[in-house]
Amino acid sequence: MTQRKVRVRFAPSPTGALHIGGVRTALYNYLFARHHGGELILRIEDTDSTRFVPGAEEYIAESFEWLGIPFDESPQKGGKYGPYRQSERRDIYRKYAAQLLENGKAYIAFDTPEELEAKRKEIPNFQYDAQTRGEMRNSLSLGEEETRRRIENGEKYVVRFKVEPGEEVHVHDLIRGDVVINSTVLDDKVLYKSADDLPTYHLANIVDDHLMEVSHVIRGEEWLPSAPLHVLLYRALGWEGTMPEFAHLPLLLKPDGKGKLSKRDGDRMGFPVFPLAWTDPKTGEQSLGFRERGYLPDAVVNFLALLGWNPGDDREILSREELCDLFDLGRCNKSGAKFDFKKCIWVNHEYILKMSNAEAARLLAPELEAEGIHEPMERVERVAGLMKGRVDFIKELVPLCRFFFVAPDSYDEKTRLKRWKEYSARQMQELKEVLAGLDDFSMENQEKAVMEWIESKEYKTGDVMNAFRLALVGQGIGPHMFEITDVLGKEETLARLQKAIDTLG
RNA sequence: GGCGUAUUAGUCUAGCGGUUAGGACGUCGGCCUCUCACGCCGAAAACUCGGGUUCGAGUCCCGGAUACGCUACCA
Repeated sequence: MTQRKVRVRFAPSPTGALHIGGVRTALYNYLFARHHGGELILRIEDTDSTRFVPGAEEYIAESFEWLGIPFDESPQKGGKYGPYRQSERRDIYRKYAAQLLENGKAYIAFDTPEELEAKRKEIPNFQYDAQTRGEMRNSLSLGEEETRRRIENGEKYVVRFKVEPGEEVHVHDLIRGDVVINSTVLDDKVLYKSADDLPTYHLANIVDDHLMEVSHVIRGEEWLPSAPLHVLLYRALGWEGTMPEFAHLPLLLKPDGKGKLSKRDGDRMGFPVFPLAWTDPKTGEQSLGFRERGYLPDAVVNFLALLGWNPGDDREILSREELCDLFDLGRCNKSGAKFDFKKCIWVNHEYILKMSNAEAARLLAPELEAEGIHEPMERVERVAGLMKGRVDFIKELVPLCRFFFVAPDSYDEKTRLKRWKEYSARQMQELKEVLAGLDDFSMENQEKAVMEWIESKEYKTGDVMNAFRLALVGQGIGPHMFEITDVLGKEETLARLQKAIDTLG
């Protein structure tokens, strides 16, 4: 589509934890960049000094590190288009605000926030625009002389964009097609704030995207209404020729009810909405994260990629490479998607299923350690291989696998009632003798000997195995019995059998 | 209120004028089996409503409804 080098950016505000919707926006930028062999930039949009939250930028960086989404340029990494924090680019914005003022594309306004608020209260649909700016206190209504006098007196002012009314402004959106808005409904947006001597999003965004040679702006749908303003700004600055292409992504909605997905929904329904756990430095409020909950980063990425995009066929489990290869903005949905966390859990399950035993063991080992279970890696790997398919999260494996490492100290009552018959102790005694007599304790050999014994005595396999299971596991769960004995070894198997005979009688 | 965007099962979605409207999650049922899972098989379940255009509309056009977003010296 463009001959220009693909350069995209994710531009969050450091106002708290990174919302999962923001993660998805970043992911789409990443996939788009990778698909086109382009570059991905992280830019911190900290132009609202009042909402700045310490630690938020670090949180964002750590989140993407965990997710495996690397940036080619960022505040941490640097790059030749820096600085990548807008608060460090004041002089740049000031220069362009001045240029706009000079060209008559913008003007100075002295109205205070309080005055504006009063005005809005007084007039229901008040908008600062071509129709009303004549009655307001600005350089257009006051004249050059008076404006200069006020500035010299130290009066605070903002710079407003002068929107010319009556024009159809077209925004070509890669996802939505042609979006048209009449400039009359646009207001004279503040471009440069007096409060903290910083530009607003609109100015900073356009200036940075231009200077950083951004080729495609891929962002949330909440920006669609101001996209025409941005087009006008590119024009006013004389940059229309290299204006980036736009793509506005649909929003992520709450799983039930209506509206944007919020942290509250996560808390209420027990799923995370942030990649990492986060504690608000002001309120001390804690939120859980996908990472801490036990989600695998690749699973989260896979799930998020499919929330608003699909490869065009029925595939749902896609590797990072496939995602990058297949991703296409043209296949993005136009409407918002409710966050289906049950499906996200399923994706995680699929990733665990797909994962190698060694990888599962690597993740399981620390969880076991935390429970005081220290085992050699090969044993953990063996157990992980046997058990991993049964869970949605690796940490759920700990209680399920415990019996492999620690002999049961009690027997599940319900299982005992159902599986331990009056003759079970006698059968287990015989079984113990059969197993004790084996020199070769391999799975195959055990199974052969035990099945022969069962047949010769005309016992019921289910009876024997279920009692055997209760003796070794303590409950009616787990893999095939000889898988279990193979892991436990002869000595431990016999000891557990004896203990069950003694205690269950 | 104004402006914008959207609308296929409970949810995520395929569909781009002619299909028994496909897949997945979840739900329910079955199979497998020494248990519990996993897995496999199957079932129920959808085109927001009106008007057009057309031989024919989920698909194109217009209108309504609903939802969401924006409407700050926030991003």
